[in-house]
Amino acid sequence: MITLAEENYLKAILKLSKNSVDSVSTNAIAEELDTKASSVTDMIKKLTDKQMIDYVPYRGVSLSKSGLKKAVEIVRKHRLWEVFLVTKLQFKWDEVHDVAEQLEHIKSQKLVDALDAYLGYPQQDPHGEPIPNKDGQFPKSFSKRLSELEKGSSGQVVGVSQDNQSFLQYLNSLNITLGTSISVIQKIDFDDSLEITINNKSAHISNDVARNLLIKQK
Amino acid sequence: MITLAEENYLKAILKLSKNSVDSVSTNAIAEELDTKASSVTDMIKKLTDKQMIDYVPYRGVSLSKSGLKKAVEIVRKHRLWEVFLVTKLQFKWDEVHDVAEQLEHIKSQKLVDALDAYLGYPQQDPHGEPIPNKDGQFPKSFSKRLSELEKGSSGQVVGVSQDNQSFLQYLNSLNITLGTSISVIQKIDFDDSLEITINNKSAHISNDVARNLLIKQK
DNA sequence: TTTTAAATTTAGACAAATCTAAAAATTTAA
DNA sequence: TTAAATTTTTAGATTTGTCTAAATTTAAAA
Repeated sequence: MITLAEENYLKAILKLSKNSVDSVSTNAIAEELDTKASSVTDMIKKLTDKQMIDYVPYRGVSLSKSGLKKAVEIVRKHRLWEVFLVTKLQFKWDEVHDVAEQLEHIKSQKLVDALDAYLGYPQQDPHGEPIPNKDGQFPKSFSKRLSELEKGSSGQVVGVSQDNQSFLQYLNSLNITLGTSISVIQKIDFDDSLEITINNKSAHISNDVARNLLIKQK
Repeated sequence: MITLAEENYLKAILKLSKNSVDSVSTNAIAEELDTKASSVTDMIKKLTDKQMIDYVPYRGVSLSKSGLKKAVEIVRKHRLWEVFLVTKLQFKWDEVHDVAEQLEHIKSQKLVDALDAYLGYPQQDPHGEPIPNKDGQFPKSFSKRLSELEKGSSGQVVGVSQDNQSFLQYLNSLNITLGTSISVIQKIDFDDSLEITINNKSAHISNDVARNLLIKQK
């Protein structure tokens, strides 16, 4: 049986694996989970014993087949619960994260499947992140990062690729929410920031922000 | 912050307090939680330090004001989640217990309140048990135990006061479910068993079973 | 290519929750 | 009202997950 702490490590490793192709470092995991490198090393050994990850000392880790499967299951549960909280219980999209962090650890295959059906098999969570299906497959994404759009092009916000509280609150202050129309007016070369319009009102945002806004073009 | 184990102890003490008026013994808690008496003593000390219970060594424990409040909150969450599972996700009433045991530990006041509203402020769970409201107050119960009915009287099943798998499965085999009409034909003195009719078909049940069937009389 | 810096692991410790075995207190019975 | 049985507590150990401090390995810089 897999423990709660182990699940959180697997999830962190999956998340970090998406950024870099190769293996994930001890320090990166420690930072992601706000813990110490030595604690990570300890847990790495446990997960290696359980064959959830592949580990070469000093060289980092990567998810094994069973570890990947488990991690994707947790992501699936997290995102389904987020959909539930927003669509059924009227939570705001920036209020769901902490609760979903708890709900993702509930163990019941029947529950996940029933919840999925009840929600109508959603393909994206309230932040626009794709929801893997029962077999662990992710739907093809149909959105781009705002930072990747050409000057002059436009589209609608369908999600964010980062969901920490302060980022979402910043978006709220800019009046950016799901569905907001955004056009790229100018791309500033030296810092990759953007001049944009938000529902036809102009604004200036950093590349950091633009990189985490998912846009669907017409 | 209260831990998961502590929550389970508080819930067990609340449950046992309902049977006996005075304090709850170490052994009774150990049996309820399927653990050892020495483990119970250890946990009793922790809960006493946190002022969740009152404890006199060798004399047993009782819930303090804050301990009672916390225990009732857990019961409330457990029963609300059971309602959710049955009414929204089409779980059977004998399938909900294990999942609700996990869901009851999710910490979010907003979630509990939103769930309560979403379910229409139910007063009973799928087993007929009363659901305390936001202030911890239980609705007045309007059901009796079948074992307490007079010979000749009748009513409908509105719940059970025990929800272990095998009991619920036994009820299923008797075709007893929520809403089933039952009449008391004869009360057998020497073992307190009952001759009854279930939807007009006669049957014989032990006092053990009758004591755990909640009946609403017309 | 040494030296220095950074990353990682090891060693040893701690808190939470549990256990077994033994001791102490309480209850029951002779 | 003692003796026996039962209940409860204590003592000491174990597992999980974490930590600090020190040692080791790897990477970067002089």
